[in-house]
Amino acid sequence: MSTPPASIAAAADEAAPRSRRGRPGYDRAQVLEIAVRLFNEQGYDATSVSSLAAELGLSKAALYHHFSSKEQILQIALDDALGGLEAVLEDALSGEQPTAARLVSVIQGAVRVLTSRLPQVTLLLRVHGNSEIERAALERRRIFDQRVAKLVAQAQREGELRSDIRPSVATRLMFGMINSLIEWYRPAHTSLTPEELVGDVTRVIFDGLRAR
Amino acid sequence: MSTPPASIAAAADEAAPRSRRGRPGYDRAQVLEIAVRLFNEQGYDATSVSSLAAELGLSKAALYHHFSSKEQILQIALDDALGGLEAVLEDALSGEQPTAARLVSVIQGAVRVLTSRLPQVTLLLRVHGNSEIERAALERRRIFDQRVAKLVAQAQREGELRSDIRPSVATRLMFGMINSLIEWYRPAHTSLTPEELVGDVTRVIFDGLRAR
DNA sequence: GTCTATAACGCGATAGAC
DNA sequence: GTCTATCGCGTTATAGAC
Repeated sequence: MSTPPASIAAAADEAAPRSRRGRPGYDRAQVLEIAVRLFNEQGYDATSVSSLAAELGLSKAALYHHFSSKEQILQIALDDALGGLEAVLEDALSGEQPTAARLVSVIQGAVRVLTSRLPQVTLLLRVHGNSEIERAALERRRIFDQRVAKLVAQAQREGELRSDIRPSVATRLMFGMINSLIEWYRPAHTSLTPEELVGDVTRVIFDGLRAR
Repeated sequence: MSTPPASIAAAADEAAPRSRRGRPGYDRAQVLEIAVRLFNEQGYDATSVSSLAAELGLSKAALYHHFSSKEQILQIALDDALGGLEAVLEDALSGEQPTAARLVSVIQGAVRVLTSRLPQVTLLLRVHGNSEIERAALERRRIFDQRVAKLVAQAQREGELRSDIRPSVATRLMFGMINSLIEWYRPAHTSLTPEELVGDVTRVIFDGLRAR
């Protein structure tokens, strides 16, 4: 966890304090936030630029001051989610560490990215390859999964993980559990903190639900 | 696992062998199968009755011979998925069994329902409450989850499951892993059989990935 | 320098008339 | 069944307000 990468939310948080110049209205980060929320609620395709403009109380044209296209909004949000996950992996793979520790870092980093960038990751996980941008995002996810699966395979060879489950299957089950957080985890509506969740997920993945 | 409940696919399999009478064409089960496939590929809302008719090579009017509405098709598919899951739970709760064994039955039964009715369950898990029917389905899912969570809580009290994780969280993580199967498990495209998967999932949920 | 509005374009899908 | 008018889509040009 060396360099927490920039996110949409972080950019908004940084920009908000310093007084803005020019005509008052939305800045890029604010528009992004609302757009991603709408994409998640209604689906990307089903969300028209008109409805986004209406939600913001803007004209359609005004949106094109902030973005060059509807797809660019999608692209930025997906980049944010994928970039966060990839940074977690890079971080875990760099430096001297036992394989098992690298895997712990990946799992915990992934949960932190999920919880801190819920809207962007939600969008990413719902993408189904309907356009070139979506297919590129799916491909990046595939590569990410493969790299984690390699880590799992190595941990199995080193005797750290059980070997009676294929690395690809173990990786998918693991991320199935992690990714499902987007379906129910709402930091605002629960007393479960992100760090408690990080601990719960790590324990269940490594040691399971059985009492010991 | 006493009475494997009827499913769309099962109905089709049974109907296929025995020679059909009357005018040749699609029967209800075949239409259902194609419709659910389209709903999953394009989304329910985005799939027009016209496009479904086109896919089948039928007129819209012919479709309404099989079904009274587009929503009815959705309803039947969701009922099929929910009915399967609920039957698994009823089965696990009936009879004399330790709580832990009940939980194993629920998990394994759920994986079997997922793998044997992938299209219907996929549809169920993608529903987002956009209509009365979808909201009713979500409510049935919620009740199912709650009943399983009660089972988890009881298993914790009996010392069978670890108690350092809330029952609701444990249940969600568990079903997060199970439900994620719809994202990648394709019986036709892999050498992993459903029963191997049942075993893998059960082991990971109870004992985790760590070597022992 | 930053944000927004009016007006209109080309295009594909869809619905209604025939 | 085919044709066509219409609509809504993402997008653009231009200009004005803070």
